[in-house]
Parts: sequence; structure tokens; C-alpha cells
Amino acid sequence: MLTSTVEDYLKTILNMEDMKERASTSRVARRLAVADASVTDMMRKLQKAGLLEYRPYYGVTLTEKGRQTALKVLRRHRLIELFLHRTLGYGWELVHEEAERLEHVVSDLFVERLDALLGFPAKDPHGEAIPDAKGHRQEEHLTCLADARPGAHTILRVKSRDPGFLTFLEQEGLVPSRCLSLLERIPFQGPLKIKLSGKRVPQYLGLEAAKCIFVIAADQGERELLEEAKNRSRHSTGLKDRQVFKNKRRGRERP
Amino acid sequence: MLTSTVEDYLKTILNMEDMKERASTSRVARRLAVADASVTDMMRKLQKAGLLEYRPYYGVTLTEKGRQTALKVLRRHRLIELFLHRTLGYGWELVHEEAERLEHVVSDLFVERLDALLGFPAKDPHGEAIPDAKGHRQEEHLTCLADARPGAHTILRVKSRDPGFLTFLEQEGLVPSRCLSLLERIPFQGPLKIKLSGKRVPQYLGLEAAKCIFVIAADQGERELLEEAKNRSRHSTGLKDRQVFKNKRRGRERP
DNA sequence: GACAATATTTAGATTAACCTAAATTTGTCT
DNA sequence: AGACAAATTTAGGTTAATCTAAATATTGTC
Repeated sequence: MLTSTVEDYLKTILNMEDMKERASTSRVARRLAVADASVTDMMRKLQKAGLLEYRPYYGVTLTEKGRQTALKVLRRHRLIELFLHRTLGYGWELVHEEAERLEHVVSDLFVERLDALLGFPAKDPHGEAIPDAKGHRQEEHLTCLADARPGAHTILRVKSRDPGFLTFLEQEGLVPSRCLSLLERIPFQGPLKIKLSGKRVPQYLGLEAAKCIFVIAADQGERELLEEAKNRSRHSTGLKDRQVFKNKRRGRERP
Repeated sequence: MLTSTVEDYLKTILNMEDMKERASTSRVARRLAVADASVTDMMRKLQKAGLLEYRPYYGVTLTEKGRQTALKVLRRHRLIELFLHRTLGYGWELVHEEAERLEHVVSDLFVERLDALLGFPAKDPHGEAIPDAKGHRQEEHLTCLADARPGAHTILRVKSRDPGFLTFLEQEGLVPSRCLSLLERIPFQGPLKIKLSGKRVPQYLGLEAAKCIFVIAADQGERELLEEAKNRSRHSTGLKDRQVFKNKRRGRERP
């Protein structure tokens, strides 16, 4: 079995490949917050294990074996995130950190049961696709809000792990499945003027924030949302749905 | 934060103290399947950390701090076991191993949310008491079936981690909340003749097995069971209850 | 009370994962 | 082409948790 450390290396490298970013020693080191030298050591080790190809002074590429391993970890991570959010009522800004630890210790059985409990979901709370048991991912070509054309859009994904930022976005209502209109783009890297569905007043959003928000044209978005909603309602298990937190502490606490 | 290894040491020592067993170097080593010398090293380290008192050539005793830490781990372990059983539909013979890994990585938030999800349960799937958030445990003075007097009893606890044995017991119907009559005790360490509630034919059970089964007189058992049943029905969440495994694979699998 | 059997500790090594600092390679710019 | 900066690798060291084998302490028995 692989150590958590190895799993983290693979996950990071997969993510870099997804982003078309060369997995050089220093970049991997920066992402994992370790010294360059530690990465060099690890690369050699992972090459010996057949998980990646290592070209000195260039960087690494995952082998098929390495890719599959990384995808398995990603699957665990995202299913756990969704479980934390939906069943345990975690705020979406909290799910990442907890999943980061759990993903390294849960068994295959655990993952498959979670998958079933959640109704074989397609996406995690941030709108990221959950790979299936064979490592297949459904590709989606989303536009980021910063690049979107004026008009109606539906948020499908938010790419960020920063709890503070995610909390802010939630307060503003900028979460997956929310519909909005892009009204105006202030020139010279200025903010975007947007109006959320249901609200009457428009609001402004910084460009950097908009780069993390991924949308689809509103008419196409309809179908996607219906699918999800249907699926979710069939699986309304957990704390969040039943709002146990309002009438808390029964049973053992009051004997 | 403590390492998993440290948590395992503390949990083991707590268990030995509960069993009134002296936590000597060699006994701790045997339980954890490590060399005696490793234990000596660790004891010194844990003493320095104020988690236990170490008397060379004698053994160790937990300090209050050590005890509380161990109880916290135990709480995590047992809540996770119950979650695996009730929400994810794990067989009771599988819960221990998985919990053994999860218990070291889940946050306090996770534990408290699980507790709420499960309806603040008092016991894990084996009938062991779950310590509350402050580390209090409800004491119960149960008789083991091997020592019980003839008559009606209710099983409240089964002390074993051996998957094979637990599977056997489940097949025989010897699980917590089951009622049975002890009919006869065959002399000279012979088996017990018992009859389970609902069944018509009596059966025989080896004495070693009977030592792992803890019971309470049937009339007292009634009340306890009612409490539990009530609590559980208020929280009928999860795979097991809804029997998702029969109509499996929907959603992502069939797009 | 001596002495063997048993339990425990000490000594010295190993492994995974990391570090810092020094050497080396690569790529760019004139 | 040569020189320099940046990136990368090498060298040597650290820490936690383990091991084996040797040394030492405790205990029970005659």
C-alpha cells in the first residue's frame, strides 16, 4: 500500500497535468510545500515504483499506473467532500481539509458504500467531477465567469480551496447551480457587474474572484441542474437535510 | 497533535487498565505486535509528554491527561464503528478494522457531527459504551454468558474483534439485543445448551465463545432495548435501512 | 540466600520523509 | 561562445518509529 505522502505527490502531479502545467521539481515542491531536494528524492522513488517517468532537469509525467492511482485518490477525496457537505452538514469551505486527511485511510469498500449512500453522484460540492470506480471522468468545457459573454449563466463550478474566499462567495450567493446575469464588464481589469437570480439589485465582483467561477450558458444549464436535483432528492439523508442542528442534544446527553 | 502510533499506545493501555491488567512493557508489546524495546522507548517518550507514569521494570499507568486522550480516541473509534454499521451497512465483523484507521484522522467537528447524525447513541455495534464528549462512560456490570445462571437473558455486548468469530456469531443469531434462555451447562468445561428467542430447537455453544458474550437478566433487558430502539428509529438514515444494495447502481453508472 | 529463568532495558541499525548547503546542469543574453 | 542566473541534483544530517542482539535487573525456587 502507498503512503499518504506518495498519494499526495501523485494527486498534485495529476492536477498539474490537468492544468497543462509541466511538473518540474520546483513547481511540485512549491505546491507540496517541501524542499526541492525532497522532491528529487521522491521522484526517483516513484519512478522506481513505476508510477511516473522522471527526466532529470526536466520533470515528471505520470505513467498509466500512476494516473489511475491518482484518480482513485481523487475519487475518494471528492466523494468524501460531498459526504461531509451533504450528510454531515459541513460548510463547503471546510470539506477540503477534512477530506485531505480521510482520503488516505478509507478502504475501497468504504468508498463504494459512500458512493451508494450519496446516490452515485457526479459532482462534489465545488462542482468538480467525481471520477467513477474505473477512473473515468466526465469532461466539461466550462467558461470562467471572467471570460464569459454578457447574458444569463449558471454557475457549475468554483475552483478554490481557500476557506475565507469560499465563505465570502457563499454569502454572496455565488455557489454552484446559482443563475446570474453578467451585465457589464468594467474596462482595464475592472470588476464585473452581475445580477443574481432572485435578487433585484446588481452587484460587483472582482476579476480575480470571477476567474475562479465557472459557468455555462443558462439555457444549457437547466437540464444539468434538473438531473442533479432529481438525484439529490432521492437521497435526502443526513444532518443538513433534516436540520438536526436546531433541536440538538438528545439521547445520551440527557439521561 | 499526536501521531497515530501514540494514540494506539494510549488506547491499548487504557484497555488494559479497564481489564485490571498491569500495563507491563512486554504485555503492551504483545498487544501492539512490536518489540519490547520499542515499547520501552515509547514509554519514556510518553512519560516526558505527561501522558503516563513510567516505573522502570514495572510498567505504566495513564495520567489523567493520558486517560482523557485515550477516551477521546475510544469515542471516535466507537462512533465510527456505529456509523459504518448503521449508515454504510458494514457487517459488524468489518467495522473494527476500518475504524482503526479512521479514528486517527477525523477532526472534533467530524466526531460531533457523526454523533448528531446517529442520534447521540450510547453504544457501538458490539454493545460497547461510547464515551461522551467529556470522556464519561456509562458503567454496566454485565455477566458473561459462561458465568450466567440458567434462565432468560438478553445479549448486550459481544467482546471480540475476530471477523471469523463475529461472522459465526451473527449466523447463529448471537448478537446484541437478542434474547435467549440458558437451559443447561454441560459439566467439565462442556458447552452450554441455549435456546434463542423465536427459535424452537435449542443449540449448543462452546464455553470459550460464551465467555465473549455478555448478558443481562431478561426482565432488566427489556427497558434498555426499548430505549435504544426508539432512538434508532428516529434516525433511520443510511444504506442499511433503505436497502439500497438491492436496487444498486443508478445515476452516474447509467447516464 | 544463591541462582537460574524471565522480564526489561541498553546499544546500535534501519527506513521513510524530510531538511540545508554545496555542487552541478541548463538556458539565456550579449 | 562564454558567462551568469536560475533550476536542479548531490551530499550529509535529522526525526519518529521501528528492529535485533547483548546486557542487566527482577523474581521464584530450592
